[in-house]
Amino acid sequence: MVTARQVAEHLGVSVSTVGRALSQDPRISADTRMRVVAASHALGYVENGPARMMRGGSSKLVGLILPDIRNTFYATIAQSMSQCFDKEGFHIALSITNDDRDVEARHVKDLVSARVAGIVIVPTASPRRETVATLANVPYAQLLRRIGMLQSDWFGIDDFDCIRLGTRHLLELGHRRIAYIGGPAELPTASDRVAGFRKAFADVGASSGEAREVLGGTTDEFGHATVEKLLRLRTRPTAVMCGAVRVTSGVVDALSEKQVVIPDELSVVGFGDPPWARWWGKGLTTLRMPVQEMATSCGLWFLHSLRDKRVRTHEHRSITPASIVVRGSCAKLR
Amino acid sequence: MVTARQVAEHLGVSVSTVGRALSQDPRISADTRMRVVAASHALGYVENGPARMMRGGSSKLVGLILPDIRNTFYATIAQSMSQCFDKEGFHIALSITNDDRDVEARHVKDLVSARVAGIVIVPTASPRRETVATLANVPYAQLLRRIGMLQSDWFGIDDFDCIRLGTRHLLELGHRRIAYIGGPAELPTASDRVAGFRKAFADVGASSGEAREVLGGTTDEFGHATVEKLLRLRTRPTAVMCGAVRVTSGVVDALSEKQVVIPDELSVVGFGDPPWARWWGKGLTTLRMPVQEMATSCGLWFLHSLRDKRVRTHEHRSITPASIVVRGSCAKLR
DNA sequence: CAACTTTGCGCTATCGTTAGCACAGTTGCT
DNA sequence: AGCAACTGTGCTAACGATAGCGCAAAGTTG
Repeated sequence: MVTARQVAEHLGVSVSTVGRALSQDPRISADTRMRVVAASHALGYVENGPARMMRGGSSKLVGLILPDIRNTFYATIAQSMSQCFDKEGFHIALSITNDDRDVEARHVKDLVSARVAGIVIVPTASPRRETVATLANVPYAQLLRRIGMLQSDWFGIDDFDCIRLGTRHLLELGHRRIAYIGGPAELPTASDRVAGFRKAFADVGASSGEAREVLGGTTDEFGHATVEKLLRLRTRPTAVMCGAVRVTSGVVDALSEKQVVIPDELSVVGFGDPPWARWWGKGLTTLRMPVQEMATSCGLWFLHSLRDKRVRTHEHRSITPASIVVRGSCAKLR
Repeated sequence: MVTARQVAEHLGVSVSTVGRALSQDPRISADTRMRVVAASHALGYVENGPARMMRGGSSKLVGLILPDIRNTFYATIAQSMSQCFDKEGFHIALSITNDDRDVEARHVKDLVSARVAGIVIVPTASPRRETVATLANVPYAQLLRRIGMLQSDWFGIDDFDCIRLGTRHLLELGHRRIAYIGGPAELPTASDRVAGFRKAFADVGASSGEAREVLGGTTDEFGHATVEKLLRLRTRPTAVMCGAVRVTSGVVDALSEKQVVIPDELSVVGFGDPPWARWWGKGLTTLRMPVQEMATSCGLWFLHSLRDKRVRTHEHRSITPASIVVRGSCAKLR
């Protein structure tokens, strides 16, 4: 790989001159600059980022830690972040944890060791102590999920209120035997959501005695398996409230497979608003979260806080509200 | 940020000793090693990757350049790559080009400047000269698409044969007035696919006079708009062959919106095999590509070629075949 | 014309880490 | 006992880029 020194020797000038010519230093003659630019282009010189960084410069790399990139939720986050960063010349170091805290710990360490400028993370349910300690070395922001009482910037959706909204919709249609299928209780977002589920019952003064909470996973498989179990019950629920993006896929998959007639036999509210929600049967009623807006505002804020390094006294918190998109998957009960 | 020097001073030893203790150098006493490890842990020391790299070490970062991470095709690639790399301690620097050659050029330059160990790229339709030149500085592999005659490792699907397969299916059902909706002709993959479309007609000795090729985009919007146009034709096609993943979404979206009865009014073959293909109407007949396998074999091969740096005399090429998944979206024409 | 400023460039130290060499102290062998 | 081999550690020189200082030449002012 060609170095600045080689360019300098080729031109018979000093390394400093080459460096200055390429870094828009004003105290260099236009002629010299042109010659240097031409030569470095001809020789295929590409600056050595790590070397510059060592000289006190800052990295243009931001770590982005996500549980799963195939989940459209997270893919959207990656896309939005990328767009934000692109304008400022920042790049993404992508880490996928699969919700494994050990993978998470390793990646956080490696990112800090790579001296990224900062980290944006959707944490696992219960990160290691070590992860939190390492994270403290760099500016970082949390997305969607939050690590316990950890103080940091945070951007998320209103987990509590969105499920409350969906559940209220079902309650207003007369449903009481509602099954909620959501993530494991250890996940802060998941526990907020189930709290919203309960609150919806309380709001209308209804008993949640017939309701059913099935917590445990955020995967398609979990949603699928849970629906199969629910369908085998002697007294089936009249409605299903999905509490996670991929759970929704699994639920729809199982219902399609078992050819359950929606909404006549069962009402469904999906979580997140995938494109196919419009096409599925008579349309899937869903909770829509403006993930893109959330991620973009996180990205912009993060970039801003990287540039403007003064110590802030309190963390930034941003809760994005969700809305319900009513389609054809919920029936009115008489 | 704590440096090895600070750890050394804290213990009253030399920097070398700290370095050796942490890098499993055998010629260091067990006692010293323990003290160093304890101290560096206590002080929160995290090694400086860039600095080590400067000393001749190699980066653990691999650039991954994709057109669009929200496309499940590419998301799957990212996921597979991540899994491959994770085992070997490599990480991903993700770049999203949105099929913009200028963005691509910038990102390639920045990745090389960050001294990534290598680059895996799904190139744009016609990358800049500059991009190709810069790319030559590092080991790299191309995925799915290929830059002109550029010599490099390449992993892709059989673009020609997959569309031929789907088209043959429609031809065998008696369709002749088939519309093919695919990417712009500049895209090598797109032109291969349209060639497969024509070949299918030739294979069965059918005239492609009634067929229609609409080339121009790989987005949902393009698929959507094209279907709307096709539906307005005086003599509608009897079948649509989708030539790109996101085109399929757009096509399905438009057909759902216009409430076209599938397959009675129109037959459809989708490209790629998204989860919702099973749920849409009576099921969407699709072309399935083992993207995960392709990406994994690319990832493994790439890691292998990074480790084993001997100059290879010829590039590695791998074509993954596609298969058709017949569901309920294609009718037999009498 | 002397003194001073400006312009354009070179030299050198430095960032954090590691490999190679040096060296003191210890052990083993004849 | 003398010498070699080994063990554990320190010192120093890089890696590539850049900021600060210095300095010569050219231009400017009184």
